[in-house]
Amino acid sequence: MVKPFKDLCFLCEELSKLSKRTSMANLVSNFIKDLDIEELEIASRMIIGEIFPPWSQLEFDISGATIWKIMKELTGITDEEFIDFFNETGDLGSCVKEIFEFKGKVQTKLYQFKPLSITDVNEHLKELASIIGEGSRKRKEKLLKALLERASPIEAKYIVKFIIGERRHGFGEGLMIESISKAFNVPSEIIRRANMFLCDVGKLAALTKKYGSQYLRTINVTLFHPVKPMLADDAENVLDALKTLGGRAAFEIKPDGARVQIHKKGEKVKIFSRRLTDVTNSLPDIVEMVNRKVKLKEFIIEGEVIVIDENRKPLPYQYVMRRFTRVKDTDKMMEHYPAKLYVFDILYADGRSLINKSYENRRRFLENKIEESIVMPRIVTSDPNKAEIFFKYSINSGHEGLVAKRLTSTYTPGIRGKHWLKIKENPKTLDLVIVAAEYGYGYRFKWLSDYHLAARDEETGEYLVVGKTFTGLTDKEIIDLTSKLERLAIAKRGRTIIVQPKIVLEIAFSEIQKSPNYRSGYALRFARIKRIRSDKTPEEADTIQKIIRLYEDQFKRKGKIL
DNA sequence: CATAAGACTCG
DNA sequence: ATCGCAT
DNA sequence: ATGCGATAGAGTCTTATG
Repeated sequence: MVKPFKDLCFLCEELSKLSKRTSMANLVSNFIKDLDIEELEIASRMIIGEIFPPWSQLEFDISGATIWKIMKELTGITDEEFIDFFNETGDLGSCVKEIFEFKGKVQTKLYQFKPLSITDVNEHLKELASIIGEGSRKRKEKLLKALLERASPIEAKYIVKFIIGERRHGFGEGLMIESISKAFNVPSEIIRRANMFLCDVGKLAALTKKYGSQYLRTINVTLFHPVKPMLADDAENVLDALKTLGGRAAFEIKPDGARVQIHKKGEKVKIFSRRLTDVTNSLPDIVEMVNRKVKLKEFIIEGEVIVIDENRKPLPYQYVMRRFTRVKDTDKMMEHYPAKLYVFDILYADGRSLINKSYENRRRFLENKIEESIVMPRIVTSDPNKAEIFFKYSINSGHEGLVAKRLTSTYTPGIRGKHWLKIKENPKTLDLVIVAAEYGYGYRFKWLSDYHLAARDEETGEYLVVGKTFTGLTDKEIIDLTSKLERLAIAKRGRTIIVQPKIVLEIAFSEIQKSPNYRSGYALRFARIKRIRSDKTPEEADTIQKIIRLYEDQFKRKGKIL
């Protein structure tokens, strides 16, 4: 039976009203129970807002601004009206719905009455995402306009939400697994396990309904089908990590680079990023390296890629990103920013899955088959002092810290368990001044939840922005700060207000970067709020001169390119 | 042809 | 990535 | 204590626009 798309929209509406996880899972479980296989696959993806699996290479490439433009053409709404609608609703999807409802009264022939089915919408979205090449922007807009013209207000709301990736109904992958479990009476642990290899909730639901738990158990790693990477939890220090891991553990270097999963069979090599996108084309030197240094015909290995200078010192993370995002002229990039690979795990070798082997087993296998120069350095110890010395060594070599690993642990894809533990230095902090604030999105749209942080210039007395942050405060603190900031407002620009520089925050960060975007020339990476410094005046805040000093200090450990 | 805006990557 | 909140 | 979803940054490349 063909299910109307409208029903799925109503389901999402219900979900956003609920807060109890179990009742949300029950609702979805009932909805998906009697869908046919094809619709089940599509609907499961839609409900959690992941329309395409991560490696499918299908992308919408459409932003909120484009939606705005299309809405103007479709309804004749003015910019001022649009902003009013947006400010009232707080999210673009609801805003589109309201506009359609309002304008629908004026222009009744705005949408046709042949109802959209779930499959219809999916076909349209797929087509939309596959448009590439010259003039693609125009063709995409035309197609989307046609689709929205057919949609009722509530349908338009969710089409827009899917396209711009705005979910915010509190129902994600984890709850979908619970729902599939309930709907088809299969233990959630089995579904969870299968999901690690499939990385696609749609396929997961379809296979569960079609074949049941016996089949799900047989799913395993497959070449050229990326697996969700196993994740590490945080540990305070090496002692803490040793305690959690049972007194003895492996400690590997943690470089400040990007994670890769490399698959090879015959001549074919593919490199996947942590989010499972195919980055092979950007990293030809890594492809060449594995061809030379891995002595296996078929394999899946995992490692970290960094970029080094002529002294083989790690360059700042910015350069790693340059390599990852570049697809043209990769030859020149290879010369200027040579990449280095550190392999730390092996999941598959010559026809055999290794993920159920222990860490020590996998590591020994890896050391036998891979040239030492690209193997991640590590030690195994039960002595906290030795671990601490290795940690210091890692930091002083320009790396981020260590990852401690339980020797007996198997590879658990997609899970952030207590088997791998990240150990980093305590973050540095700065006291910075709020000079502007933005109203947030979703449930924070009435609160000033994003703060522009500035350092004082000793020479001019001016406050220079060095970053923004939105995280670290509780909801209550955000509400309090909102009213304080509103009283300090000087000017308003859209959803941003400029405020008098009065409030000082203690900000933790991971690194200082050279910024092309800020007038100050510097930006903080991963800025987050530690606490509100009500005891400090803006004059006592840290200065841009101090930030420049800290920036230069970073090169005592890291490599630098002139 | 230069600049600006948009999209997409990552940790 | 980091965080707070729910459980 | 743990899992989950929400929040959204900075940098860089690509496309659109005047």
